[in-house]
Amino acid sequence: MTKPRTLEPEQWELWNSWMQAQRLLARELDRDLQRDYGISKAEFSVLVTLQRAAEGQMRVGELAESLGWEKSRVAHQLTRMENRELVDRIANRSGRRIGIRLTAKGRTAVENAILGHGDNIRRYFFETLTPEQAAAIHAWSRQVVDSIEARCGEGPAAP
Amino acid sequence: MTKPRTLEPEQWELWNSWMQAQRLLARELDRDLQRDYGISKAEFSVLVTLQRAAEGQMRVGELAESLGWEKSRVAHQLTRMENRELVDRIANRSGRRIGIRLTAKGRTAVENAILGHGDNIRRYFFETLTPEQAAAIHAWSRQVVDSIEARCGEGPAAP
DNA sequence: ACGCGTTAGTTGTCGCGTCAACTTCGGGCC
DNA sequence: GGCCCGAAGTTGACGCGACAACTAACGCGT
Repeated sequence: MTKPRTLEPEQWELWNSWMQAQRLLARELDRDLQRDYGISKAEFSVLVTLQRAAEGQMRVGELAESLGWEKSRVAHQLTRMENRELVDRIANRSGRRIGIRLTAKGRTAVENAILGHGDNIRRYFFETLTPEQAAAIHAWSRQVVDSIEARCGEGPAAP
Repeated sequence: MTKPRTLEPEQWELWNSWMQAQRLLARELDRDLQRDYGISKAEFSVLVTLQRAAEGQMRVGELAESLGWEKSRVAHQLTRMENRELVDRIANRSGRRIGIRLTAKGRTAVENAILGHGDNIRRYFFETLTPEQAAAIHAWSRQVVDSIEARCGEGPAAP
């Protein structure tokens, strides 16, 4: 009566369904956002964060912190978005890049998208969940995020 | 007293936590798999599916069907895996590519990885869930997958 | 003031995933 | 037989995301 050494078939099935559901859901939301408002999910996240900031501008580091993204990911995303003129890089007199700012185009895009995207998230996600399921997912998500971030954050702490 | 036109802040918070949790969890599993067995999550999925097939070979279309992936995604994945010598392309006499086969290297890799990866999934995922939460997630996932696949499948049906 | 480590930000490279376009094989229809 | 259509498979382009290496400015201590 040894403990089974790997997952039960039904656990694999759950795991695969879950991964698949995530992917299909994200794809669906992304497609709708792209089709209706011409922006991607990643762009939406950046734009909505910038929009909440004073004057639509932030430091890149703040943005990364606020999104929970790595800074290199943010830099790449900003490069793409700058090419599409959704954001502007702010430089000081010496040319040093110092932060990022929403353009008029970016502001318009996010203002248009936010209601529709919220509705899509409601339709595709919240309306398929009971309030208890939603609460359970919320609790679980926070726990996962906290535990992973704790494990990553502990490394450079030892003097 | 109009219905709120967009999500409540707490719903946005839930949504963002959930997306973040998914991403961090997937990254963690991927890192472990890469570090311990030298393969990625996507490679693992392909290898384990091939391994279950007779003689470790399948048609590309079967593989795509069985994984629930689009065929172009499978083709790209197979190209990368062929370069790494985890799989072989099977051709008929006229050179037409007709299917795919596990190499010895690929078989070894998946046999080594399967126990460890299963354990990681258990540790990072199943052990953070109560059985009821797991059941709820399973039911929800299947529902999402079915509803999205149903909507996609309906298009080409009209004559 | 000088140097030097730290931090902010960027860049390159690579794998994953999608979409659209293309090639080629095979089967039916005349 | 010859033609055409649909299915199987591949390719290219592009955006997303991770990691590592790099550069430049800042600040601090002496």
